[in-house]
Amino acid sequence: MAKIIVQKDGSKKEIILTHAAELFRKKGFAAASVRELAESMGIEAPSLYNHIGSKAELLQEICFEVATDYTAHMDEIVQSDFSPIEKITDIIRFHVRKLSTDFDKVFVSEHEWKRLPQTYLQQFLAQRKAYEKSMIAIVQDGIDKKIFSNILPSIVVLAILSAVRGLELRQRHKNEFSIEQLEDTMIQHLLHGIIK
Amino acid sequence: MAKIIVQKDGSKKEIILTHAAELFRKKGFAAASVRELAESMGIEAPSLYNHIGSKAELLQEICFEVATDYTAHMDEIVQSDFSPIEKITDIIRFHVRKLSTDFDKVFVSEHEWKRLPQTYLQQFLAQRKAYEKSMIAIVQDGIDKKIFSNILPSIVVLAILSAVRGLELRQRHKNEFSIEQLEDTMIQHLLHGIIK
DNA sequence: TTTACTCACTAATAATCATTAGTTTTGGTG
DNA sequence: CACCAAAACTAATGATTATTAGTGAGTAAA
Repeated sequence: MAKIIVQKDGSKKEIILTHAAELFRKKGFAAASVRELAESMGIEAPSLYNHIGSKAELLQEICFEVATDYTAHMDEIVQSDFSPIEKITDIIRFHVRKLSTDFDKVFVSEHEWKRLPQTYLQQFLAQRKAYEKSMIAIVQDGIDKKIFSNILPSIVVLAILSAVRGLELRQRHKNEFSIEQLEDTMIQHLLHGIIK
Repeated sequence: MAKIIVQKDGSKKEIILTHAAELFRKKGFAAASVRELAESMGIEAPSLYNHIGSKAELLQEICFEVATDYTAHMDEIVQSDFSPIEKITDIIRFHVRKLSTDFDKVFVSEHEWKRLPQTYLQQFLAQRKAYEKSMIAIVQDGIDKKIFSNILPSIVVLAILSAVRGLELRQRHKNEFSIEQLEDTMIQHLLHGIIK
């Protein structure tokens, strides 16, 4: 009943979240057990409840930490006076870099958000939808300014976001290409296409 | 006593697979229970075992049915005398259409293959890798023939496949755009980019 | 030393899981 | 109608799950 509140420092919680993200990525949220998570940190499962409220809470914190990062970046971009091309370029670079630095958490946020409890799920989806909406507005602006071709903005945004997220598969061959190579190739492709 | 309803064109196993695909998509393989699957067909859980070997077997059959379809199509493309542009175009169209017609199965194959038992997992990954390899060869051919820009083929293939797969998210607004619109927009974008 | 607090432990609970065994019902065919 | 196989049922098993309760070891300040 009485749950121990984590101190303001939060470093211990952060360690748990890191371990949780890795486990959830490998096994999936549903198949990952609290016992296994505890074991990965050298303690027993019930001991973990001195630091966390529930298993679901961990997922929620991972998903919203990632979502908040993306949203914050998008806010910056929207308020900037970059051109549509620069804005899209910046978004792509941010995604590639974020995926490289916070791989487990981004992966979990991307794959397991469906398992969020009802109330948080709605909030998550709202945040996500707002993000896409902002990006669609950027593409539409580019079309209006005759910079971009006149194609369906919502589909274009979906394609760009999906393409960038797909890089997570490339994690396997992490050292094959540098982050800069990944960024540049994605930008080249998604902005200019592949036909000469 | 409830019974599984069999329609003319589909066998009993096929009906089970259809229901399983939908359930696995909605809840994820690990979180989906056999009881729930049985219930969706109006029977008790143990009764299902008159028709299936195990829960894992269902996942395996879904994943390999999809993988085999994609592989078969790739074989056709490779043996054709289409140009690289035509080949890539055809592949994109096939993906979009396959996703539209077999949404649940494609989704499950894409998201839950990690939960396949060891031996099948290796086979699945091998098939997938071979598919990507064929597609990379097509892009490389286009580069060699000076049709495509000189960019990293493996990243391009990853981007295209990810972008196309990402359309599954669009399922929500199924009726917003026609399949043709989806195909054409994706092809336009992924081949020619978005910059005028 | 006393006090208070953190955090680990063991033990237990109640639920749910996939699956097996054994039995009964059903629908079709002779 | 009688028979048989397909396919449904109930009941049970054993494993695993997240989580709670209650306890004690360690630590730091008073």
